[in-house]
Amino acid sequence: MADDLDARKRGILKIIIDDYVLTAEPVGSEAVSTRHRLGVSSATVRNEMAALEEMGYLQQPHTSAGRVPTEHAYRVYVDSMLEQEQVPAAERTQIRRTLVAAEHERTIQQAARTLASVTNFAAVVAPVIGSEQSIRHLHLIPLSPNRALVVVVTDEGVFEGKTAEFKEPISPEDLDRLSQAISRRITGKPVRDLTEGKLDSAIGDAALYQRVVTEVERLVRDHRFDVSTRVYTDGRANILKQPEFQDVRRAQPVLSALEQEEVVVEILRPGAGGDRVRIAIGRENLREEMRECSVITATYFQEDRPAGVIGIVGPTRMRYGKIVSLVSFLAESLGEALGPS
Amino acid sequence: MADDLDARKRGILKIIIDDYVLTAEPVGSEAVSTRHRLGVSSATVRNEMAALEEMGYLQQPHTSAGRVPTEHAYRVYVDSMLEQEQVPAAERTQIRRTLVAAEHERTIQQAARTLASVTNFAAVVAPVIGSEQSIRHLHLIPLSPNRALVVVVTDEGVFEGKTAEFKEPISPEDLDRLSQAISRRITGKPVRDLTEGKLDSAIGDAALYQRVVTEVERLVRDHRFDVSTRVYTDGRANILKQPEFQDVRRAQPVLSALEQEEVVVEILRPGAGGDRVRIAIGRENLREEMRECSVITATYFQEDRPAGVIGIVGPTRMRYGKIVSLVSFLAESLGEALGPS
DNA sequence: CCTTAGCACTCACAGGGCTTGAGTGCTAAA
DNA sequence: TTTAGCACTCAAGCCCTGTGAGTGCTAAGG
Repeated sequence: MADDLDARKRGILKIIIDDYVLTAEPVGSEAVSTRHRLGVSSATVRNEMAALEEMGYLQQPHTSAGRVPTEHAYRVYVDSMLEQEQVPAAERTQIRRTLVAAEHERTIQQAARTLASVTNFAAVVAPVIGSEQSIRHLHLIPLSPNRALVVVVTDEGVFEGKTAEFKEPISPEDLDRLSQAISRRITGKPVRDLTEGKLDSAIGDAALYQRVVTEVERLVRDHRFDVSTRVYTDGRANILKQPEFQDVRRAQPVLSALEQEEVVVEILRPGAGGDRVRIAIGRENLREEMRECSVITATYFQEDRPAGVIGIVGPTRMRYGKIVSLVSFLAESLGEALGPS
Repeated sequence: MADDLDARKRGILKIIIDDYVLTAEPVGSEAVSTRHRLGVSSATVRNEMAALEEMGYLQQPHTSAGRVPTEHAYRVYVDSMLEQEQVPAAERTQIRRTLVAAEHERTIQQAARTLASVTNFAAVVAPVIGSEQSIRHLHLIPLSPNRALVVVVTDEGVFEGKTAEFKEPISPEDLDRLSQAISRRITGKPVRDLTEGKLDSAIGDAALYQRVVTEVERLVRDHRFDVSTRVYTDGRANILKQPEFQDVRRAQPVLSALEQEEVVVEILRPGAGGDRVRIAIGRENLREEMRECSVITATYFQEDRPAGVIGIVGPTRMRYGKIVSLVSFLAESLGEALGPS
């Protein structure tokens, strides 16, 4: 398994992957040697392929079939053979056109839709990775004597409405004053800082309304949670177009998994390590159901701050070069479309 | 096609449907006559079945196979042979347990999840059918000098946040005053009444802010639209478990359709006629993609007012009796779980 | 020592022919 | 009107075979 791939082996491996990714058919030595001017005969290729199999880069579905890349092969491919493709200008403008200025949420959804349609995979967008954002306003809007709607506005324009129930009725006027008191104190604080204690002291002099502190804190905490898990998906049904998922029993678990928000979040969050574009191949995705899928995600930015992650889920057999560039481009475009918050 | 079904034909048709629904296999005359004490021989049944086919209630996948009910047969079955099943007590309590008091949206989602899991079909919930609700508050929350968040609270507790962009900056104070002015005027009005004209006069004396009227009106209109289209879905992948959708090419269009909110809304809205439970079989669903599906929905109530629709989408071949009772029960439970608004 | 031609071998897959069996339609008798 | 009987149909399963892509190995050639 050591990565002692000489140039020729690498070349052959790349050819096999490129071919397989296009055709979804096992590729044989003959095809490699003739269809690509390699200067060596199929017999030689055969030997090399046997070696590559030995090393864990290829596998045979059955004797007398061609060979198919392993996850390991895709990993190497992605790490060291990826040639960044450019998204053609025509496609670029077309994509941008779908992301015309609209309301925040709609724009995000549209980005998912577009990404799904250009890649023919399932697309996913998860706004806001962490809870770095800071609070701008907090409003309490009276619903009924003892219920209020909590609206939190953060500097990334993301907000959440929650219903708060109070044990005792509060008059709209009191609520309004409370609302302003809290708002004044917490404005500018990062969401993550808002523990109950902080909140307590934030509205210390509004002790009159002490009884709602806990409620509000709980809501803000829930909000924080919400923010990090709300995801938008589109084109899940696309995976049924992929040859590897023609068998319903193979597709069903994947589709089920993609329907659960928790799962999607888990898939999108791996590492969260610095890279702008991340690629998780097959079993690298911790979720068992995703073992036959690859996930490619890119972080998108709003005013130079990471504002979320956009990506796709498809079969491990995919045109990594092209897809990476598309996902990248969509992250970029989405960031632009969202504009300053 | 006239509904001149004598008792025996009805009996036979019912047996066939019940059988087919369970096995998903065409049912033959022999099976009908023996497995159910009918007192007539298979030959007689055969004649009747031929007649039923003639009348459009049955069809043969091919000669020498049993027969399969047509949509028309299901319609008759549902209209006049449905025996209301009771959801067993054990299941009832189990279902109720999943709907413990939680935040509004979460409860709805949970209801969809539960319904999907008990029926093994795709479940759908669409809060609020019409736009009967009236407005309680409208708030404009400043985001930046020329952007504001519009929050509308209706008497059903449903609200929507939208970002409004203004051509010229407005100070937070002005916005606040505008907000209150508008709010005062439109409170109590039904959402549907809020045309631009009405809004115009509503803030007539706030002509100073005339320039935002159009914006706000657009937003309220959008809001109205939004309210009627936000839907929650779960268990879409379940349809892949159904034998009729083992062929991916059959399943793909359905799953794609269910992924588009507009389509789901369209499917849920047929008639909207008085019935609490509605059943749309096959082509009765206007959407071409749904021609092989049935949709069963029930209205759920909050404080005696219709608060939304919950239902399932499955193959036309389904245990209507059981499913109807489950959907019904979930509508009921959801109403209870949501409690007074 | 690497490369390559040659060759025997393997095995999925497609097609043809056969059998099986469930189910039908028709007819003639009860 | 019902029913037994019978010939007929046709999908589905099975076995067989041929085909062809692809392999591994060996031995000769650079």
